[in-house]
Amino acid sequence: MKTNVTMKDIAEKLNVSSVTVSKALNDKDGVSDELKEKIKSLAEKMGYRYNTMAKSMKDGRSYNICVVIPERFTGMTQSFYLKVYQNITQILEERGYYGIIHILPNEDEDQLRLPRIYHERRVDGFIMLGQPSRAYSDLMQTIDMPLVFLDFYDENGDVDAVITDNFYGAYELTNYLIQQGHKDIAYVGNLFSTSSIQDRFLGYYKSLLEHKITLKDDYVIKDRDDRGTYVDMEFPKQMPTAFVCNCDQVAHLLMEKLQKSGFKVPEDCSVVGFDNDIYATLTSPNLTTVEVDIEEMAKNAVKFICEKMDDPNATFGRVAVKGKIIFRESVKNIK
Amino acid sequence: MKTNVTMKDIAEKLNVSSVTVSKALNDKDGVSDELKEKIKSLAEKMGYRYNTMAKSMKDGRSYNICVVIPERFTGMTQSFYLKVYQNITQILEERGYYGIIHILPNEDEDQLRLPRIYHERRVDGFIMLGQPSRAYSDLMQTIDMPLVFLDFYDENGDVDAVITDNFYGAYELTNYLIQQGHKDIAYVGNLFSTSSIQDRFLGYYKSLLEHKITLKDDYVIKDRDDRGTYVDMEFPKQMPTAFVCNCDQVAHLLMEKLQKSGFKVPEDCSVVGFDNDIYATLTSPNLTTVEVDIEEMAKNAVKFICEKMDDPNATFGRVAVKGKIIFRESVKNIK
DNA sequence: CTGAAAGCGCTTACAG
DNA sequence: CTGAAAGCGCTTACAG
Repeated sequence: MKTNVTMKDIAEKLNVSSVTVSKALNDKDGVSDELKEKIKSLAEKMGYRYNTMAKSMKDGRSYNICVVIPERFTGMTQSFYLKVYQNITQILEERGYYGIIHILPNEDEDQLRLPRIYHERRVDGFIMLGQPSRAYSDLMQTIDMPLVFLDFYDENGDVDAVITDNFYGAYELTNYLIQQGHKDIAYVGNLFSTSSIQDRFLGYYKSLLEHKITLKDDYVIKDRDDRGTYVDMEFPKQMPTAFVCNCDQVAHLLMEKLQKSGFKVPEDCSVVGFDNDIYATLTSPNLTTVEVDIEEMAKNAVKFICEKMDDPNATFGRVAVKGKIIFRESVKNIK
Repeated sequence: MKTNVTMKDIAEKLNVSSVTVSKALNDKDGVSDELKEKIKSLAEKMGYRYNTMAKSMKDGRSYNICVVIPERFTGMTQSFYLKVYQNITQILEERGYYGIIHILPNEDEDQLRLPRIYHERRVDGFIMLGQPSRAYSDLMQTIDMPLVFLDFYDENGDVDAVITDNFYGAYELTNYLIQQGHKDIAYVGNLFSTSSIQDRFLGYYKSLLEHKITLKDDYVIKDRDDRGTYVDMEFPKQMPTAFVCNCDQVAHLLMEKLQKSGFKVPEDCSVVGFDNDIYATLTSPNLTTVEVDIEEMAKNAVKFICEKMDDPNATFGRVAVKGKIIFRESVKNIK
């Protein structure tokens, strides 16, 4: 099998022009069905493989979309982001695009270095998956390419973003806890770390407000510093009966700490998480949590980026995709 | 900022030819230093970005290496493989290449469908990360492209492979258990699932042989079916004092089962794992395990694939990279 | 229905 | 030190 079969090779064998071969292989008009079949089967026989690079050169597109994930998220919720990426590539594939993952090293983020892939024109657009530093997010916005934020949004910028409906997710979860008789409910998360954590907090807070429950100062428990590194959590003096955690991993950490301190879940304290990721079923009892609709999020992100490639002025704003509560065993009815 | 600045644009502004611009930007001989500097700074000012595709077309290389990971591994040890991928891209980058991850869907694996990326000539070589089905691995070998297996090898084929030294890792770990006074040591893993699991078993077995300890039939405990799906593990009638698990995740599952059945680790049973991945520190007590030298493995895989691109006949055979035992709290000295 | 010509942005080999 | 010519493999727009 020759390594480099081109359209021209096929054309010569059949005594036609390479234009005709191109048309046939791309199922375009202007070739008789008979000839088309002949060309296709010969291409197959000769082991012809389409050269995307040539097409790319022609129309100035790489047909690649870069999915950028800050390095520090790969340790944290790697299973989640990898799944998101998987969904993205699948959907991109339907549109003839390819998804390329780029793990953004902490150093590059600090130094404000854009991915080499950008400087080399290997991609047509960026999906930023997971919130980078403010400066880096600003930098991304100076790029003359379609950009979509996924799973976070930027407070000031007007970048199109697809996010989980963090606010309502946490709101509904907290409502559920209150229905189960809980009144002393703490929130676990650093409010200044990411927009998701902040919005989940606000949903929790809205639920408290609606039920006329006062938010106590020490009922917001810090789980990490502003860069995202976990810190030891401090229990409030008066223990709550339930904890709303900003994510499943933190719920997992919290449950470990509770159990080490002699508290039983859910007998003494109920715990809920967010994400329904690997940590949700790694804890025992398994976590009641919010399942993020990954497929829907990926679909939206891909749709936005593709439409922006065709029309650079297209904007979509902030789209929140609804999640769904998964009921498990980490909550006790204390009525 | 114009979106599409080419070498020609730069050349025209400076009244030179694009050949000169090309030479200058690539730091080649044949341009005066003065002109070179002028060109470089103008390129910077005009926001010039190199068009890799054009170069690719010229010399028939995409400068992409595809890292293929079977889908079922992404759930299992995702953290590990993502780290490996990260290392690979970093090292590839030093050589001017880019690493593209491709998660191989189960369906494509069954249907023996090669990645689209291959048919579209978007890559110059493949690193297969994680063992696919036998048929798929055979299929990969029919491809006219450099191929390196990473973290597994094929029994029959003669594909170059970089693996952890599973055999000696498990051997040394088992020796350690025996030094701590253990004699009733079970192995946890399906011997027919992957070559790693098999080799780790053999290392364990060698240690038993050397210490004249008989291998009992029911001391090999099945953890998954042949496709890799976990099954409920069955304890042997007479409980061992120690378990050698084929990986940390399985050690984690085992410890959960032990603790549910009322056994304490390490008081009643010692447990060791392999990989030193996220699960090693997710268990309590933390696992004594073998840390895989990811960087060294990635380095080798990249070196092999690059040299094979330059010389398709280059072969390297099977290279086993030594790991290192990490001592934690899951083993008790029972002497 | 079929094909000759031109071009995408770069590089190589050669001439001056 | 500098550049004109040709070519990588395809597609588009046009002519027949």
